[in-house]
Amino acid sequence: MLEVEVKRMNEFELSEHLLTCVTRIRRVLDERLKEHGLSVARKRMLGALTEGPVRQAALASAFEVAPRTVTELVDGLERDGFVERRGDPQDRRVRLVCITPAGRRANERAMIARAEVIPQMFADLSEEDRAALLRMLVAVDKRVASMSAAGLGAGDRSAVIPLDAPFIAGDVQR
Amino acid sequence: MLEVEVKRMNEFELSEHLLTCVTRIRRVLDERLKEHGLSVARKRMLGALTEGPVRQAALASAFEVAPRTVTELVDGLERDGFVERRGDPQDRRVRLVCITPAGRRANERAMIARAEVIPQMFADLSEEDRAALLRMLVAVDKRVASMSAAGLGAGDRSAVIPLDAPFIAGDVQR
DNA sequence: GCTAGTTGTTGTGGGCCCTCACAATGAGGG
DNA sequence: CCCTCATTGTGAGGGCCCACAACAACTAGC
Repeated sequence: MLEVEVKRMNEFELSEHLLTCVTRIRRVLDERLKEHGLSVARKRMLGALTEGPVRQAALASAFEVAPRTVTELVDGLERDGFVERRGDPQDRRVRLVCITPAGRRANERAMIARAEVIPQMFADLSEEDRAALLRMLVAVDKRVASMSAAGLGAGDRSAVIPLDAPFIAGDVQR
Repeated sequence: MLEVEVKRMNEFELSEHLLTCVTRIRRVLDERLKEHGLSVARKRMLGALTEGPVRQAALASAFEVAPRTVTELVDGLERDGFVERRGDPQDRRVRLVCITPAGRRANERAMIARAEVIPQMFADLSEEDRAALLRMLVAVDKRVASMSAAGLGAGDRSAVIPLDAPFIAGDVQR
């Protein structure tokens, strides 16, 4: 094991760890949210709707998923009574997605469940570690974003919201 | 923006960044591997087979996916001629998965493609950063692993290989 | 031998995500 | 007015992942 080999392998090991670690995080989160009829993706959608009706295209670009994926998620949320679709009188192509009271309650339960789980995950990291981790993620993300062909659905219809934007609060243009 | 609020939000922001960043990484990787008829999951399977036949249950526990997922992946790889299934004379329940010459070539092409992409992703991180990132991932992962109900398919029949194990080389028991 | 439990794999059904193709609507130029 | 062009959302089809249930084969105990 030469020094050079170790250095070369480091990035691969890192990426592999990143993938598996995040897979596990996602699993735990989904597991907890499942009790409230949600999932990571569904809760994200719901969170973005708490401040008012949103069009599906805005959800798609905000969360960087294909429009088709939003259709699917909203279908499920509508079926479970968490959201409603309403036509927009101004633009009849648009169907505005609105959260229902039941959806609002589910979202709050999900936020509580998440708050019980996420701090635990990072409990062994110091304040400096977390800051460093965030900084590194931003650096990596910047590189990765420049590498992708960035198709995502039916052409790049929408400006991609940068990762720095606060996804949590659901700061989505309507 | 009080100090307390910043601290509380930090973990949530961190987890959100982690998920989106890794999603993007996976997208770029899949995009590059697609040219060679592979994907992240398929390449992982193929990599584990380069040193000899493996049973599907071993693949499932090595990569922490459900046995059903392995069936699906192997189905696809077999359809594309990258692997073959052979019965095990010793244990006729078992179907050993073997890599074909075509599969070996695809795996090598995939490794080259990956080597062209992954170092670029971490190019802005110093050697110390990478070491710190790895350390943090292990710490987080330890916590996360202890939080999961750990179902994963048909009961916990198999010992889970720890994350420290070298997934890259495909160090799987046969 | 024969039954009971365990292990390995696959069928079914579902969730999340993608791309491609297309209908419907709205906006602008002839 | 009509005809193109862009935008919004969806249907079809595929990949990866899961849980649950069924089935085949091995193993242990009687």
